[in-house]
Amino acid sequence: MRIATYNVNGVNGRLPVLLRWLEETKPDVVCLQELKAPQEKFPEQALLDAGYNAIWQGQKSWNGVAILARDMEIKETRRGLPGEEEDEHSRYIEAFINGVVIGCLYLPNGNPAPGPKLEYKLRWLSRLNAHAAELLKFGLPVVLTGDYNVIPTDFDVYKPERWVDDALFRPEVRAAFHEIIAQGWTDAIRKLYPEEKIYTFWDYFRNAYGRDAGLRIDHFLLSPNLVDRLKQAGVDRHVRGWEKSSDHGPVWIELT
DNA sequence: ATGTCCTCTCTTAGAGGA
Repeated sequence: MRIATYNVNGVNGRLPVLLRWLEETKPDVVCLQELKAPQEKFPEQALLDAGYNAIWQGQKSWNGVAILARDMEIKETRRGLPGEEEDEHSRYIEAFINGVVIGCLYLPNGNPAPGPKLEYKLRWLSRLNAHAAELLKFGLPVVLTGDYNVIPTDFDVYKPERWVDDALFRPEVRAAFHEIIAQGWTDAIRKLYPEEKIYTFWDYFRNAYGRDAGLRIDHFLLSPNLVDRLKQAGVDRHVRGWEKSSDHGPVWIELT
């Protein structure tokens, strides 16, 4: 089973690129972030025509997450992360598909930092920590994937010294991310490629993609019972070079 | 500060977010 995550940066503006990539790589499950579309403007029919069922949580202008699946039933288990009733951002959707719980998340960016946006990001990480722990208790296979907006280590950014004060790289943000990992989750990309420079995001500014000035911020966290089923993983980085591309590239794993 | 791209609106230019 191939599971992919892709921050599309506007699902309607990105539709030709998204459909081209789906046709090219045919993932079984796809988690999308940054739909930037209200609930009623999600391109459901175009995705059905491409062979994908979908569930989604839209929002006007910002955020928005979706899960797509090809030839498999999507049993939605949750939308929205527990722990803050007044949080109206569409940033989490979860489903049970083919025996695996799949959480699709879009973590807050947190900039400018310090400030209220960073505080919201840290609260969100704390809520994710609590929910991740709950998920592990059930003993089911779980994949938590999406745009974490967290650069885990110095090795995951082209020039760490430039990012020290950024909300994607600040010590308290990384610490919160590593606290979640410490529950027993496995960072799938790093598990298979511990030594390789791997990026998932290249800014639109300053020819970042051309210079390979990237960040690794889109992650797959696997529950312990999935680690032996992890066979392959990668970044479809060529997609970032397409016309009208998102600033993220699609990332994927292959489970037996 | 700037660079770029997306979406929305007091819309075809500017603001906000990333």
